[in-house]
Amino acid sequence: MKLTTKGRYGLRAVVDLAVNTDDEAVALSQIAERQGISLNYLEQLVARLKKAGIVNGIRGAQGGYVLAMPAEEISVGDILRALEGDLSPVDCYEINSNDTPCDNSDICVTKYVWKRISDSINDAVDGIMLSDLVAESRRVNAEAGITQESQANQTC
Amino acid sequence: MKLTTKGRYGLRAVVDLAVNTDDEAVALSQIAERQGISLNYLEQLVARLKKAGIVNGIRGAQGGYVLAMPAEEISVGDILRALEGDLSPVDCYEINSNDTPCDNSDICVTKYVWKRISDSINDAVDGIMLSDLVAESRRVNAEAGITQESQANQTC
DNA sequence: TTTAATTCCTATTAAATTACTCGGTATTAA
DNA sequence: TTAATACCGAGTAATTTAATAGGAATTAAA
Repeated sequence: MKLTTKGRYGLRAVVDLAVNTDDEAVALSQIAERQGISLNYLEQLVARLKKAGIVNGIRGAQGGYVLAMPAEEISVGDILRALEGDLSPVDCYEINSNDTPCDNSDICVTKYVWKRISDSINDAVDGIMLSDLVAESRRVNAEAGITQESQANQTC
Repeated sequence: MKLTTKGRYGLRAVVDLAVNTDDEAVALSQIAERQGISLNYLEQLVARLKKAGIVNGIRGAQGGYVLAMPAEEISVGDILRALEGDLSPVDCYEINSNDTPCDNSDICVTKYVWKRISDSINDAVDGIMLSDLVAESRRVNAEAGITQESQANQTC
């Protein structure tokens, strides 16, 4: 029941991008350095975000990535689902229609549990917008003294 | 962000135990057969439930397991946490006090996200009691014709 | 008193997943 | 032309999961 590094690193990367954007594209190498994430691995994470329409890539020198939408319109749920796949606790047809149907659906009792968990997770993450995290980030950084430190080696 | 088979099989096993109990202890071999779970593996799952005080084991011939408390007093959260460990999406000291503290806690923004997810999951599962699932199980089995079929090979 | 049924315990292993690394190609501003 | 960047796919090491296996301890019943 844990998120993988895809979700953890990836959300941090998007917040970093949103915070450090200034009309120009942000190079992944900068995000990788600030966040202490390997560039090669970060590329793979950002590829998922791009595919989901959350960021746009700009190729060539001085290129980088930009948000595809205003931060107010991107939910944490959008970001985490792009990175992790569905946030349901089980692969169950009744919950995620992409899964294969289940023989025992009619007498399955636990599916009610999985549905409640799934809905509560999705409601929670869809209620937080990227802009909320950007605002919070600016606030805590101001308090901490504006030093743009590396966040390497953090556990979450 | 998926439960493991520990949580999935284990919850089914507890519901099976609660449904099929009749003053006498229920042998794991019966639960294993009805639920299509390997006996050896089920033993490991039930050991966790016993350690958490959810079931009691009765040794010897005609032995088996019984609920340690009335089903009304056992929440699905108790069961899943016993089987899976904490249900938080990250290993984070701010959320699970058993984890090691984090250097970047003061400037960490994503921890608010993880906390919201964690709380919503725990609220959801703590709001469902084992007795609710037992009642639901009796209802759907009655509708399906009271045939106590095996639930083997179900995906969740 | 023996036997069979059961919980209880620990070690080992196969499979799957995760978390990367590596090496390249394509594109574009300077 | 060069350097900086996104983009792409293959391979690999480490970790975790999902079991399997085998036996010891306990106890009701024959």
